[in-house]
Amino acid sequence: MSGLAKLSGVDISTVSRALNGSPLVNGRTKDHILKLAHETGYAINARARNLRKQSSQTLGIVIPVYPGSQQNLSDPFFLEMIAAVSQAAAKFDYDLIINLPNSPSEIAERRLLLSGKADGLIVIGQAGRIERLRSLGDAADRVVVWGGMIEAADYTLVGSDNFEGGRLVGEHLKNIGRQRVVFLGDIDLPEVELRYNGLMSVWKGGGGDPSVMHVRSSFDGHEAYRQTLALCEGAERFDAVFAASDVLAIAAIHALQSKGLRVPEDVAVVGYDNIGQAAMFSPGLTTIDQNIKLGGEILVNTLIDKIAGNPVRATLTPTKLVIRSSTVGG
Amino acid sequence: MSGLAKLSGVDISTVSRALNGSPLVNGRTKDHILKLAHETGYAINARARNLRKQSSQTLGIVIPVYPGSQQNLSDPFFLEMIAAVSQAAAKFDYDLIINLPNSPSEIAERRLLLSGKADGLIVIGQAGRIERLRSLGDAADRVVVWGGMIEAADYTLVGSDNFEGGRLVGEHLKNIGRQRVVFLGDIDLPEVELRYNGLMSVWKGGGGDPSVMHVRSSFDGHEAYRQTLALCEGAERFDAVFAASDVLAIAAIHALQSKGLRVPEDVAVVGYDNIGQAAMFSPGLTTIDQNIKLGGEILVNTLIDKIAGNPVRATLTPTKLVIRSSTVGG
DNA sequence: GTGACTTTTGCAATCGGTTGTATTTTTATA
DNA sequence: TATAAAAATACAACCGATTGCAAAAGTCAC
Repeated sequence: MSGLAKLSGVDISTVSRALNGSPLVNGRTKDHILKLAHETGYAINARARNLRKQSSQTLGIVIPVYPGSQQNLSDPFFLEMIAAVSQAAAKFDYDLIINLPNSPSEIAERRLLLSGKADGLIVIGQAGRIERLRSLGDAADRVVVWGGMIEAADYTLVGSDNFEGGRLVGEHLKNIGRQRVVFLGDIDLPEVELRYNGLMSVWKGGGGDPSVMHVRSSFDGHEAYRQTLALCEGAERFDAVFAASDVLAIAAIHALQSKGLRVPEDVAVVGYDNIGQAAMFSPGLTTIDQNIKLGGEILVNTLIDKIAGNPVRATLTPTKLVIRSSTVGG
Repeated sequence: MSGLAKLSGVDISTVSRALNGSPLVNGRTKDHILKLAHETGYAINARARNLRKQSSQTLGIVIPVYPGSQQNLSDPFFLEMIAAVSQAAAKFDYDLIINLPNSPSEIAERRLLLSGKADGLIVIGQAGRIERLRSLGDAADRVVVWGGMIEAADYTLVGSDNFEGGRLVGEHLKNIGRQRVVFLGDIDLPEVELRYNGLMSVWKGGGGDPSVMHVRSSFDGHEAYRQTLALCEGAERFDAVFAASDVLAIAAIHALQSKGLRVPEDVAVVGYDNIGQAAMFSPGLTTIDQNIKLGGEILVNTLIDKIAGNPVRATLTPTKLVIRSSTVGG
């Protein structure tokens, strides 16, 4: 910038104002400076600007991927969420720092926020983080969490209506005449519990008999595969599986088919997320669409509002059932 | 930091040295300052430090995902690469800014590097970027590209041995007695062309007859699906498909099955990448493993070497065939 | 041409650390 | 105890922008 000042023969304060479109600078002067900036390929030094302006024009996103556990490492849901958030942030000229913690105990949240590397933070999922979010103190005002709406949360939540998603699946399975549903997922996670409750809201009272069975699985496809195999080998019968994510649903289908069961004739399978490949499988996967793209936009809008000091409330994204051949037709 | 200085009764320069473990400060003084820093929850202001040190301890990663085209938006390969790079960078205390360009023409590379928001840049894939990378001038010294080894590149490349990958697939298909292979992918992309050439190195000369057929498809699963359907409806016969990515392979399998063809009995299918779900499909997917985790580490190590001013050369990651039931067994 | 007012530009402080050099304090040696 | 050497600390410049305020230049009416 001092180089530009020398070239154009004005003070660097004038250069700064010109580059930032201040009305305080004369039109001809501004044009001249802009031309020089373009010719010399000048780029404003973000480090200096960030220090002075006390902001970094950067958001952070924390995603729960623990390499030790292999968990989720390739769940496309996360990539779609990252893409949605990144593109929404770009509209506000924010960059995105991505943090995939190396262990559940790492506290990158704190570091990113308090050091000023990020102006605000988006956290995907609540599992195991509630306490930690509370420990942020004032900085918690610059955090938005993607997750199911739970009462206990005293932080800002954005998410799809997980209960409604579960309910929609329950209704669909009932409509196609299924009798006994396996719910595959870990209901200790708030989001998953809500999906389960939504399912139950339709199915219980159907005679009082235990027509829903919970089979616990993390979001790891391999675990879901093993659990489904074990289920097939057990004595319990069932004609539908509702998995807590598409990745789990795909693993379940694989396991069912390897046991000679047909999908959907013998067992209907429903997933959750509507990842890009859900339509590409055989059979195409019936699933719940959380509208991740819109979710990412709301996350960013909400966070930027919070950073600006505006009060914001929890927000739900639309939730919609997408029916494909894993439940009807072959 | 000035707060800590006041609390501990020393100059801020001493506080700075204490926090950075300089040997210039007395042991007791250092312990005292560290204790105070811990108690008050002090975090070094990254903005000030970055400005002074002329570095941001941040790397950038540019991924070719264009929302308009829907292309690749959910290819798990990218997420696995992001995870690998992020975790490798964390070992050096670098954060990672992720950039998913909104359009092919956007030049985030330039902005991130020249503004100093990132100390170095990792670019995934060469397609359409070669010219742009050249336009970076000096800053090109802080860029590493993931891609196939091509002669024309005058930037630092890291990647798997795409030719060898193609060759391994070719050999495997020959070993299991296949006669006529469809190559599904866009050979205008350097990486894909190398895979194709590897395949051809085994198959041509097999009597001189055209035993390999190229069917063009971008990395978008929907396009691969359509192309495979069209292929089935055409007159050409084939008994194997080698797809340029796992996502394409999955789409192809879907298309083949919807046409009543069995995999692998009627058509063997091979993918590329070995994404996490490749083992979870029915049938499990035979594929080439590029060792993405190691690739991410090499990318980061190489880039940090370059930033430090060390000369570095192109590097190959190990390339390995993973055989599953989409080519042998049912 | 002068005074009042508006527009444009320059000066200098500031953001919060890091680091070279000078200064003070401590330790060791004679 | 005096003196030299070593260790610890303080001082002050610096990184490169932004911005409040003062000063200069320009405009207008009389």
